[in-house]
Amino acid sequence: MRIATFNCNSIRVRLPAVLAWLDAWRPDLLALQETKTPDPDFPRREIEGAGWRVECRGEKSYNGVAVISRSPLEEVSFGLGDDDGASGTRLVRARLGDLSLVNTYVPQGQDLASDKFAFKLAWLARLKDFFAANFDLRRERVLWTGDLNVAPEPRDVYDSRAVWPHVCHCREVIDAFREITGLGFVDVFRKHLPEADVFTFWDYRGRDSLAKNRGWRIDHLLASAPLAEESRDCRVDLEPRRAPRPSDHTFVCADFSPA
DNA sequence: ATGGTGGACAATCCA
Repeated sequence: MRIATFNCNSIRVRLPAVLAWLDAWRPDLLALQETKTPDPDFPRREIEGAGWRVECRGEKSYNGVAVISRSPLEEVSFGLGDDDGASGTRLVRARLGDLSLVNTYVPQGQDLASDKFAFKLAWLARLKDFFAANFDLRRERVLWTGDLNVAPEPRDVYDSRAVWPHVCHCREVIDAFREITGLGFVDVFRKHLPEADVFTFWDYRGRDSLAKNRGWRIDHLLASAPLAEESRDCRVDLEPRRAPRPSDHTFVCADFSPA
């Protein structure tokens, strides 16, 4: 079972890269964030024409999540369920066999002093309630993935001291993140890649941030214990960095199989 | 160094 996540920063711009990657890696599930596309404009026909299933919910310009799969998904739903659908373009939940997937685009937060940062912390608290209410992480196979906009440890940022405190790397957001992982999530990436300086995002705005490896690890694959026991590998796929129109995020890929 | 670049969309918002 191959599962990956990718903040595509516009599915319409990144469609060629996504199609090429799907053809090369043949995942069972691909979680996308920041599709930035209303559903009628999502390039569904192109993806389905290549043999994949698409579940998506987007809006104009901002946000948007999708799941691409080889087999049909069951029990697909959008949003946290506590806000009349306003969070529907930031969270998609689905089931494939006995695996539950939760793909989130966590609010970035903009600035520590902004209302958006308070919204981010509240959103993470609501997400904790969502997991607590919907899953038994000790028993079920659950994967929480997506652009979580949290770099939880110093080794998850190119220079922790230089950026601290940042909306993605500060005490409040790390505590909110740990509240959720404390429910019973294992960091699949760190299980397989303990070394520092392996990142999933390099800010477009930094001068040569890619060349200087001034990166962040904010795209995650977090598995409940029963699922984490089945993880065999996790890797970052640098392909989007080399695409004709480079992305600032990478694919993050994991492989699961029962013992 | 409060910039820088990219995406969506048409003057700025967001990351």
